[in-house]
Amino acid sequence: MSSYQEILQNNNLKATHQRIAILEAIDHAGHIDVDKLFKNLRKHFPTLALGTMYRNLSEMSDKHILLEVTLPGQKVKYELKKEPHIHLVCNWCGKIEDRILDIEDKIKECEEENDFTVLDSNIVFTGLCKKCQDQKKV
Amino acid sequence: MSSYQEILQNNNLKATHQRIAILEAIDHAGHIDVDKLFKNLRKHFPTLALGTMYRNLSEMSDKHILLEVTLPGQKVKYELKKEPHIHLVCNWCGKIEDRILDIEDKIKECEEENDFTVLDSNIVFTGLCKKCQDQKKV
DNA sequence: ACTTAAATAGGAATTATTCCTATTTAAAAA
DNA sequence: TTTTTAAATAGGAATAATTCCTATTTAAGT
Repeated sequence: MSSYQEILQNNNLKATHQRIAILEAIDHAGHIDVDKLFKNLRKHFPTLALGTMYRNLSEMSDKHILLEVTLPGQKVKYELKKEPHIHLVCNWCGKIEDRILDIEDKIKECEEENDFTVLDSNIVFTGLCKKCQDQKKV
Repeated sequence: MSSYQEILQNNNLKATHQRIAILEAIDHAGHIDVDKLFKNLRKHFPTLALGTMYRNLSEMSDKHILLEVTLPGQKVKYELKKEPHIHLVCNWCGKIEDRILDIEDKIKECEEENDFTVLDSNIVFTGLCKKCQDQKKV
């Protein structure tokens, strides 16, 4: 369990207030896009520059501290990189949930059949979450 | 096997030269982003407007004629919607390949464990294609 | 051919992202 | 603790991406 400060320093990045605030805000939100993030941070950090946001989101993604979550027709969202997981996205309420799903067998299958070395995977299932299933029944 | 004209008309879209050219170009390229598509089409279609491109890519995606392929750190790419498939993306040469992979069991598993109704899936494996594996050995 | 609703071209307006540089700051050294 | 310095930031300009507007054109039904 390492602090944001440690995470940054382990990646040769100075632990600036701005970076720590960005990581805190992303961790708190779960998945968040540039605009929402910027508006949230500005409240407590009025001088934060948009360029600083873009630069840091990009740097921290390059260093695998953050992960970009891309969904068709939506702005890129950022999340803290933790254990590998898939995303469940509700078409109705838009909520994004993280779930663990073991897909080692599928990766093996894919590698053997295609002469392809899989290094990473990105899986999104879209559909209806519990709450929205229930509401649509009513 | 239906023509572009039929596909468009079945979706209540007029079969304009522009739309047919866009579909042809995407089909030919496999996966292509707005800029490359526009530059290609302009060669044979000098009056094509960028707004027309954006409008049509968006409309045809809404109608599920096209599919947006989103990969972190890259521009959105478009492909013709055909049978469901996953994407293999080579980290080294960037090539995107389509592959069939049966994941019904994983979807079932995910639905049962999470009270989530899966309607669609989007799977990307990134790694090294055959050609690039070989080249890195040398 | 005629009609008409839909689509386009072209460009303006808006939004998103990157770039530039003087100033500030984190953190290592003294 | 102060000093030093390379790295990072703020602020704004520049560029790129996308959407919007409207007069004109066109697909396709009559």
